[in-house]
Amino acid sequence: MTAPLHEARPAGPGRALPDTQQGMRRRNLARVLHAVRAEGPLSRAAVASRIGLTRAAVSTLVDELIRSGLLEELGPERPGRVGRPGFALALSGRGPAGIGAEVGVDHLAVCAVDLRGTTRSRAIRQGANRGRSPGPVLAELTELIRRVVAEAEGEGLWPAGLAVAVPGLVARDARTVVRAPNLDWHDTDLSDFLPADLPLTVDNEANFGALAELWLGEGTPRDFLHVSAEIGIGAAVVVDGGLLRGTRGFAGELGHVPVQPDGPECACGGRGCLEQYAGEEAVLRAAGLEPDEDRVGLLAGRAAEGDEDVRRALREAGTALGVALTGAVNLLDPESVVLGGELSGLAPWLLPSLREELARRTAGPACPVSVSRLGPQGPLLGAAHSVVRAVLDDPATVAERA
Amino acid sequence: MTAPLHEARPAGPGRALPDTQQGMRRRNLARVLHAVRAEGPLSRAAVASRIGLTRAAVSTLVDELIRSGLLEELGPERPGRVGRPGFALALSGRGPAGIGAEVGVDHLAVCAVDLRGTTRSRAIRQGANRGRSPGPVLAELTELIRRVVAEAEGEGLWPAGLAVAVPGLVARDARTVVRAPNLDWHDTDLSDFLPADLPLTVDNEANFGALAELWLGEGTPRDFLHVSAEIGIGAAVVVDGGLLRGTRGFAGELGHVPVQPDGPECACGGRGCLEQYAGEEAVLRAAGLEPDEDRVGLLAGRAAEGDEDVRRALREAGTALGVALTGAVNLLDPESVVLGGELSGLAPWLLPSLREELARRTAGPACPVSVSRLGPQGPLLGAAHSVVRAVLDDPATVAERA
DNA sequence: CTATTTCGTCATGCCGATTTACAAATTAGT
DNA sequence: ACTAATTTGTAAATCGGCATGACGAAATAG
Repeated sequence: MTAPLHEARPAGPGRALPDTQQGMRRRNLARVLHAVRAEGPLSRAAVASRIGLTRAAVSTLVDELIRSGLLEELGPERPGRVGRPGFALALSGRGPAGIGAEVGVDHLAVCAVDLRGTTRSRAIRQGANRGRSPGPVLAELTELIRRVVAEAEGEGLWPAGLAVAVPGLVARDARTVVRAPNLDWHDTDLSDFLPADLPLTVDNEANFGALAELWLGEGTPRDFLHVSAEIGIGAAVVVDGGLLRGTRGFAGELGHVPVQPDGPECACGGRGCLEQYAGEEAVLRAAGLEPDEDRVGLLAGRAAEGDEDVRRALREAGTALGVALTGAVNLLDPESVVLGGELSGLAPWLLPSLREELARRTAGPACPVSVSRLGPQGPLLGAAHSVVRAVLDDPATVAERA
Repeated sequence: MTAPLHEARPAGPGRALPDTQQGMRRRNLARVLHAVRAEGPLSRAAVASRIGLTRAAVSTLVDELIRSGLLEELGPERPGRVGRPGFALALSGRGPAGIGAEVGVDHLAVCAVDLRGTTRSRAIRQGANRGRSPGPVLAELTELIRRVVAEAEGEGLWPAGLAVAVPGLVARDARTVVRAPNLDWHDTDLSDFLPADLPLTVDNEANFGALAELWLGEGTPRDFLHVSAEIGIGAAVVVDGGLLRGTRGFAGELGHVPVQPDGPECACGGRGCLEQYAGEEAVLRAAGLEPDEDRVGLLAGRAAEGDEDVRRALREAGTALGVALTGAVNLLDPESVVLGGELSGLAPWLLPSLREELARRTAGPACPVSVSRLGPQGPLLGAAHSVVRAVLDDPATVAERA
């Protein structure tokens, strides 16, 4: 009763499932896996002390996980310590694999990640998808998926699920793309176009990018704001190690936060939205450039060359981002803000003015802003890893198939 | 694997506690209590079917809860249905009580709420606290608390905890008031001044107001934004039925969201913060009024009389609120926005322009904005109920004392 | 007045973790 | 080299908690 009484999730009516022994078993299986994942190869005894169960209990859990093909016994440890050495346990490199896919504006990408987090297979196809209808694009994607799955199966893995990152808003059913302006897709149920034999999850590219940052980034906190951008500006809000999705799944629409209430009109009906100042099109226009295919690359190249118009445009975009982020930071009190996705390539020219604006508007120490180490790979990795995490979070569901 | 893979809280490394049978028992005790709370008097069989356990299991759980004084058997049901009638179970009216307290700018209030949610005792003391140091103010509050506790004990209740609502920022330790501008308190650990025999929780008045709305409001969703205001403008973000607190506990600082990036300077260092347009002082100034004690009452009175200056000032404040809320709604995608606390008294004059601004800036249907039925009582009720909820969420912790 | 239905409880069994005990494998000390 | 100490993994017995199935009790339906 000393801790705050109410955290983000009450124990009460939220969890409607009955609490039975099977549930306990399932949760403990997950805890064993997470302990092994988080702290490298571990003996049964080490796992037991980590998660607070007895060695005997862990033994039976480990047996089950080994039978399911989720854990592997590496061999005897060679310790400097006294006592009988244990057998090192590690996540299996031949068990289930997470298949991640990305529909970008000018590329398609697929990869397979094993339980250990290692990328075991990948495929990329360049080519503009802007304005193409979902059918052909997803047929190509399916082709890539089949290739990656086949390669993964060749290495002894089996696909546990497919997660697809798209540059647009996705409904909470995790299937339907409600609006993807860059692709010109609307209300499209992707499950109609993708392999039906794999459990499917579709999500926003920014959300997957944030998850990648959370899971793969070094020292990433459990509460942060992940800002990403293609044409629009997407953000993902991570609260206590999980995504905040919003009622309709549209949370994180940073692009339409008002930055200048009397500014230019926006397609959303508002005025002076962030997108009008820091969106890709706006920045290109402000820099006096024509949109071409690789917009971000173009901007980064010119900025690196010292093009003052481009640099000024990016500075101003950074300032606008700073204003919008001030609002977001005030509202959410995150531990940090991370710039990810395509945006990370422009960070050197955006960051100074962004940080300055944020600091100016903050009493006390400003919220730290950093750049994702993952860069444009974040969404794809996040997608693949989300499948892997789902397995780790509830091994019982996949154990049956193995 | 059909549902979205990752919700706000992963099952994985988040919960560090071992999952043992005792934990299962505790959670099931809570589920019984919540079922009875949510659906009125219920027989053991009805509870069993609600929560998915067997009648036998529920029987033993109920026995334990009755022995602990948390549940009561009301007597035999008189049903129209065939079959032996059950014994109606209800939350005890003579068990633990939640003590809620509120430190307002010009009043102190305390109340006791039983498990059923009924307020069983209350005490209020009017008097300006602005600028008074914490010692004397909290001594007075302690006096009120003692009185309320004594009265509750006279009715067979015993205090399970104390929750105090303050108009300011509270650290995540739920004890320390970091900054309360209206009181001029800074970095004050309230546990130094309050009865040590009661488990203490301190939180922002807006947060408790939001919880009251969540628990006591009719049809309140599990995801909403609760806007409250005294001098500053506080908001509380409710996500999936729980508060979003932020890393430092400062989430919801709507007052310093930039509304006009080039607007007047603010004490926070920024420019054009919402507080400059919709804060109490700003509105009074815009209306051409002098600050006096009952500021909100003054504004409401003048507006009701038809004072055009006041009405205009409130309209403009509503517009500014609309701009700030557009940002918040874009970021969080809540199901609704609720105006609560002192702000609810001014709602008739704020709402039209607020709604208009929000709708103008939103593509598609705008986020609905409503006014809290609880009004200024929200924070106090929320505080008291938070203690009650803590008991309902984990009856095992208090059962020992009973 | 009997058949039927539902409630609450008891005896029994199952499942899962704990406890206790023990053999195996290592290091430390003589 | 040999023993003592320590640690690991597993097996057997125990315990806690829920499920199952059966039963008496108390109501309604006919």
